[in-house]
Amino acid sequence: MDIILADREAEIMEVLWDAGPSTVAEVKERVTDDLAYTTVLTILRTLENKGYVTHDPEGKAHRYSALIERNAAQRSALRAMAEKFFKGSTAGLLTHLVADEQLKPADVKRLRELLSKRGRKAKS
Amino acid sequence: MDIILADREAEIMEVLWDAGPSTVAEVKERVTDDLAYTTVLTILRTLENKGYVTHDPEGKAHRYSALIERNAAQRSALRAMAEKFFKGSTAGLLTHLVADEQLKPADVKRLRELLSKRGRKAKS
DNA sequence: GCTTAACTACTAGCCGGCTAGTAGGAGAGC
DNA sequence: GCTCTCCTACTAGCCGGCTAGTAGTTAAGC
Repeated sequence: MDIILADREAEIMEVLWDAGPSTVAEVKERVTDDLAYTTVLTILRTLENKGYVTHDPEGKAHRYSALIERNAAQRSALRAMAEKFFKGSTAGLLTHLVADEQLKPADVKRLRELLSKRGRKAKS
Repeated sequence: MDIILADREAEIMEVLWDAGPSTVAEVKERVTDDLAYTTVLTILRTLENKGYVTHDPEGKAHRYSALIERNAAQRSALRAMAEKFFKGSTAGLLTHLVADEQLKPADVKRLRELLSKRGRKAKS
């Protein structure tokens, strides 16, 4: 599945992932910028049209829940970015990250551990 | 500097980075989709307005050159993506990549080497 | 049952990305 | 010098993201 999220859409998905199923008012509450109630509603409906979100009636309101997982969205986004800037190579993206970005020693350590697991898995 | 490139814009920057300074016709030639000449021109002018590209006259045509480096664009894009999907943490992004993506053993090897260099640099 | 407050539905405007057409200018060949 | 071709400049339409207003509905409280 190819998941494409605009900035605001991603921000609101983030809320649903973090806080779980929420009403419009609850989402509006948690979004950093002070958006109009109707703006939040519109974005949720857009997300629903795209199939990323669904809602169940709750009293007179709707409670919206994520239908896609955060992991899937991250994966899609990274794939798109690799396509756009790294000629489709996820590995190239990784290399850039490790070579060019500032990483804390702790991050380096964690990565090395992850890579060890990887190596073992690859062998088996 | 904050570099934001739409899909087509990125594709055309890619051409300039790969092929060096080019005329509209040359760019059009290298773009995969068969875009109208004027479409390519329009995008180049947009890029110029954004300050990512400049041009020098050459005969009756213009030769466009990139003003920003590929590395810088990649860095900006990754930063934006980390912001959008990983709560601003580049390290989180990296972790996701190493944990979730399919990497060839060769990639794992290369990363481990890069990390070694990193470790040494961090110590010094 | 009537009012009130919260909520949804519908509509709309703005902006930027994408595409491309038309008009006009300038060099090249005869 | 005239024509042809290539090039740029200007303009424009469509679409989707973002924002929000207005109108209408519904549950809740008295």
